Amino acid sequence: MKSEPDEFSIDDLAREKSTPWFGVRNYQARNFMMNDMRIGDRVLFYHSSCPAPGIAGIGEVARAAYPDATQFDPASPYHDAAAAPGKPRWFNVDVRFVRKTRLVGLPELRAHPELAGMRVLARGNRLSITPVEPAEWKFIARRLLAAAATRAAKKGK
DNA sequence: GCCAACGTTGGC
DNA sequence: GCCAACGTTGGC
Repeated sequence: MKSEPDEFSIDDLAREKSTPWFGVRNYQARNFMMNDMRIGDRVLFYHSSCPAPGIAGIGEVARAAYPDATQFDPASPYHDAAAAPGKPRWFNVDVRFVRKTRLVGLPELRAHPELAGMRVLARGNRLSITPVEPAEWKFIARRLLAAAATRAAKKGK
């Protein structure tokens, strides 16, 4: 799940513990939340549109998709005049903070052939929410994150 | 700030 | 239903 750190960073999530992932106004991204994300599913928190884009932490789905409240709020930049409380168009899940990770930058992600198929890395991808395949998740967790954590722990001793 | 890529809108 | 115009995303 992408977020612009100027708007909402992994540190913001750490502070708030849990947040509704409001503001998604793309049907594909919405459908991922509605159809494919379940309570307890883990999420890669990705910083986008910033000097160092990449994975910055891990979150977890804390609540399944429900209508995004901002679509009904005329004062919100995410207001949608075509939506009404009885006829919501947009939905969001709640995401809970799990942990911060080291920044796994975009160039690093692109350097691994194992991750070449990642949807978020696809040419021209603009979706703010994309699925992560089990093998991709395992590679990132075990090879990119766990290794760094082990090194850091050794260094700290 | 530029630009490629893509989704949405709206005229026809 | 087509498609041009437009707006947005997001890396660089």
